[in-house]
Amino acid sequence: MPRLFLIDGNSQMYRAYHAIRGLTGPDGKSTNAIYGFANMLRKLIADHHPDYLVASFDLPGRTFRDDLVADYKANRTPMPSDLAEQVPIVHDACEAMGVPNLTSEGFEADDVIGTLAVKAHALGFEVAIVTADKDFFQLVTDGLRIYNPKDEGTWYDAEGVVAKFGVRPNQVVDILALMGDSVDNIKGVPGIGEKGAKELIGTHGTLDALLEAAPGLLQKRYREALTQHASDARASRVLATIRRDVPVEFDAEALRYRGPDTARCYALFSSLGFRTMTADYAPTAATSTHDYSIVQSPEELDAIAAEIRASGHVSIGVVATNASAIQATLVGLALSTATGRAQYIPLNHVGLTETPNLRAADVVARLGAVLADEGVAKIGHDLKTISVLCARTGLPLGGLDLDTMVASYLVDATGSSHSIDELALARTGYRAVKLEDVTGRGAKSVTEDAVPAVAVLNFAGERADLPLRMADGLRDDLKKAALDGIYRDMERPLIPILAAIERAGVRLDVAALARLSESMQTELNGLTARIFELAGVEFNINSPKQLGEVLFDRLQLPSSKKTGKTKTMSTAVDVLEELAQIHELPGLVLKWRSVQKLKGGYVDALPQMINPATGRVHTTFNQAVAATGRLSSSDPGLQNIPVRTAAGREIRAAFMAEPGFVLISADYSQIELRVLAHLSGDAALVQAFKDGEDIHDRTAERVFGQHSGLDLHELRRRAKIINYALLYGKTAFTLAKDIGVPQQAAQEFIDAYFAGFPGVRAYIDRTLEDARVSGLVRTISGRQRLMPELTSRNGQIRAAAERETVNMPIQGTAADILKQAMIDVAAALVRHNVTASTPSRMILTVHDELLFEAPVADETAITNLVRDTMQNAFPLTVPLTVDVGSGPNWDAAKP
DNA sequence: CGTCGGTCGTAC
DNA sequence: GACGTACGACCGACGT
Repeated sequence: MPRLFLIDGNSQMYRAYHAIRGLTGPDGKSTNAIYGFANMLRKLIADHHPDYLVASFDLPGRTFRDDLVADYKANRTPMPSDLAEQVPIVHDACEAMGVPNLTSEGFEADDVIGTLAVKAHALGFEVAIVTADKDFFQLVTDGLRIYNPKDEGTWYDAEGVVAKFGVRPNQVVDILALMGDSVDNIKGVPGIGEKGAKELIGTHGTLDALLEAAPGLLQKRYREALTQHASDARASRVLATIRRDVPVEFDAEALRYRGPDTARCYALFSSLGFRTMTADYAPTAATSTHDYSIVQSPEELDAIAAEIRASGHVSIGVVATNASAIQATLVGLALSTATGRAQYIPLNHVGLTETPNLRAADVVARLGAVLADEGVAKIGHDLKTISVLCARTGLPLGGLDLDTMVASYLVDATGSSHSIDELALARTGYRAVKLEDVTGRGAKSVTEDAVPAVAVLNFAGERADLPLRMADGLRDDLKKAALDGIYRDMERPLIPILAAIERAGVRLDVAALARLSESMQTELNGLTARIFELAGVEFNINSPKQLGEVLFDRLQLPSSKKTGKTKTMSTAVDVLEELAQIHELPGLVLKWRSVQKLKGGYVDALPQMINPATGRVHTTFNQAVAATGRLSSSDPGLQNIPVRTAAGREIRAAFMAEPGFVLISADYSQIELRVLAHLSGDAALVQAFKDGEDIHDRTAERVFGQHSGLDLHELRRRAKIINYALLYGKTAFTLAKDIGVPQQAAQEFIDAYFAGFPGVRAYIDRTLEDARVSGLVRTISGRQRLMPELTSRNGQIRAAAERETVNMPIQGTAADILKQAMIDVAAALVRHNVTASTPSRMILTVHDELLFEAPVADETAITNLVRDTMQNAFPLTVPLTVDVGSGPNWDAAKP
C-alpha cells in the first residue's frame, strides 16, 4: 500500500522552536526553528521512507473560522519575532527537502491536512499525519494514523487514541467542543474541563445525545451549564472540527517524494551554518560535471599520455579492493589533468562484460613512461598508497608532487581528519561520492571489483578530480605558513621511502611464534585456574567490570579509585599492584593480563598478518596522524612491541633476517634530551652532551647534590625519570608516584632540576609565551602545530595545551631528525647498492630507531654507512650519537 | 550483527 | 586532575 505522510508544518515548527534554544546562524539571527524542523524532516524520511510526502503551513490572514466568531484565536500571544523571521525560511527548507507546502486560502493548515488525509485514505493510501497536536486524533481510523516524531516517535491508531485521550477518535471533537480552548478563544461550556468532558461524553456517547439529555442530568452544575450553553457547545464543535472538504486537489503524482533538491539544500544550510546538514546535501563533483569517462581501448591510452605530457601534470586516483595497499587488488585507475575531467581505466573488474578491463601490460606499455617520468608532476590523495598499488601493477610513479593528505596534515596536523571526503567538503564544497554508495553497506556489500566500471566511475573520477581541485588552495596554505620547504624537502621525499619499506616487509619466524604461543597458553591455563579458585567463581578476567565485582564485592578488597567516565572501580595496574600486597589474586591477574596481551596482540596475531604472496608482514606507515610529526604504524602496529620483558624479547626475536642476511638496528641515543639541550641552549645540558657524559648521572648530581645518602644506581634511576618527566610536563603528583617519594619531595626535585638547568626553564617559558601570541609552536624544521586551546578559559584544557606546547617542538624535532635520517640513509643505500652484489634495504622505523636488512657480507659496511649518515643527518649544537647493532633477528640486532 | 566509547597496556 | 605521541584488544552498551 502506498504510504503518505502529511506534515503539520506549524506544529512541528513550534515544537522545534521551543525544543532548541539559543541556536544562531553566522549572521546572528535565530535558526532554532529551521534547524529543528529540517532535522525532524530528515529523520522522518530516513526512518520511514515515505512514498508520498506533503506539508501544510498556515497562511497569514483570515479563515472561515474568523467569519464564524468575531474573536477567534484572540487570546493567542503573537508569534515571537525571532520565530516569525524564521517562518519563510522554514517553508523554504521544507520545499528544498522535496516536501511541497499545500495551502488553501481561507483555511487553516489543519483543514488542508484533514482534507488530503481523507481523500488519500479513500484512495487506499496508508496515511500518517505528522503532528504533536491532539486535535488531529479526531481523524484517526483504520489506515489513518497520527505520528508524533518527538523522541523515538509515537504512533496513534484508534486504540492509541483511546489509551492516550480516553475516548474514541469520533468522540474527540465532542470533547474539544465541551472543553473549549481558551487560547484559540473557543468558548466551550463553562465549568466543563477535560475531565468532565470525557466523563460526560463517555457516558452519553455524543455531544448531541448529551445536550438532549442535559435537562435531566442529576448534577446541577452540568445540567445548568449544558442547557444554558448548548449553542456555544455546538458552535465550538464547528470550530474544533477539522474540515475535510477544503478545495485542494489530491494529486498523488505531485506529492510523490522524489528526494531533496540537494543544491538548494546545500546553499540554504551552508548559509545558515548547519555543518552536518551542509555535508549531507553538498553537491558531488561527479554530479556537477559530466566529464568523467571510461577508457575502452588501449589506443585511447596514447591520447591520455599525450595529454599528460602536454599539461605537465596528472592527478591520480585509485579504486582498490581493500585498504591495505600491499594486499589489495588495483581495480582501476583514474587520471585527471584538468578539474572536472577524469578518465577511468578499468583493470580488474570481475565477471563483467559491458566495459572490458584493460590489460595491465597495455597500460604499462602506453602510460608507464609518463607515470614514471620525474618531470611530470603527480598529484593525489595519499600518494604512498597510490604508489604502492601502481608499482605492484608495474607502474612505478616518478615525480611525486602534491599529496593533498600530507599537505593538509602539515597545515593542521591536529585537524579532525585528512580524509579526501572531509578535505574536499571543507576546501571545495563538494561532497565526495562514498564508497559504500558504490559497493553497498554491511552484509550486502560487495568488493569493489564486483562492481561494474560504470558504477564506480563517479567515485573513481572524483579520486583524481578532487585532489586537483584542492591543489592550488593547499599549495597556497603551505606557502603562507612557510611549510612549502618542509613539504618539498622532507615529507614529499619520504613518501617513496615509506612505500619501499612497506613493500619490503619483515620476515617472521612462524615456528618460534607457534612454540611461544603454546607455552603462553599453558601458562594462561594455570593462571586462570588459580584465579578462579581464589575468586571462588569463574568470570571473564578481561572484563574490568567483572574483575571489579570479584575484587571489591566478593573478596571485599579495599577499593581506591574510580575510572573517569563510567565511575566503575578501577582495576588498572597501579591499583592491582597495591592490592597484590594483601591478596594473591590481583598479582595473578596482572601476570595473566600481560601474557594474554602479548599472546593475543602479537604472538597469535602476527602470523595471521603474513602476506602469502611475500611470506612477510607489511605494516602501513601513516604520515598524517601524529600531532607532532611522528610517523605511526598500523596493521600491524610495529612500534609498540614489548622490549623490556623476556616475552617481549622473544617476540622481537621472531622478526628475522632472510637467509644470508643480517638485521641491523640503529637508534639515536637520548634523542629528545639532546633536542632539548639544543633548543634550550642550557649551558650545563649542552656541555654534558658535548663532553659525552652520562646525562642521567649529570642530572642526578644537579638535582640531588653530592651527599644525598642514596646509592648512585637509585639516584640515576630517579634522575632518568625526572629527565623524561620534564619532556612531558609531568607534575609533582605523578612524579611522586613514579619514583616513590612524597609529592613535596617530587616538587623539590623539579625545582632543583630547573635551578640546575636554568636554560630549560627559560626555554619553556619562552616557548609558551611565543605560542600564546602566535597560536602555534614549531619544530626546528618549521613543522607547526596549531595550539588554539592555550587561551581556553578551562584551566584543565589550558594546562594540557601547555604541556603539548612544550612537548611538541621536542618530540617533533626528534621526528624531523629521524625523517631526515631516513631520507639521507635511503640515498646512501641507493649509492651503496649500485656497486653491491646484493642490495641492502631499510625495513622498519620506530621513532628513534631504523632497522635494515643487509647481506651478511655487507654487515660492516652498512653498519658504518648507517651510523655515519644518521649522526650527520641534522646539525645540532650537541652531538647526535647512534648505537648500531646487528644479528640474525631484531632482538639480537638491538645494540 | 556492526559500531563505538571506555578501559587497559605497550612502545618511544 | 595530575605525562607527551601513538595502536589495538576487549568489553559492553546501543542501534540496525
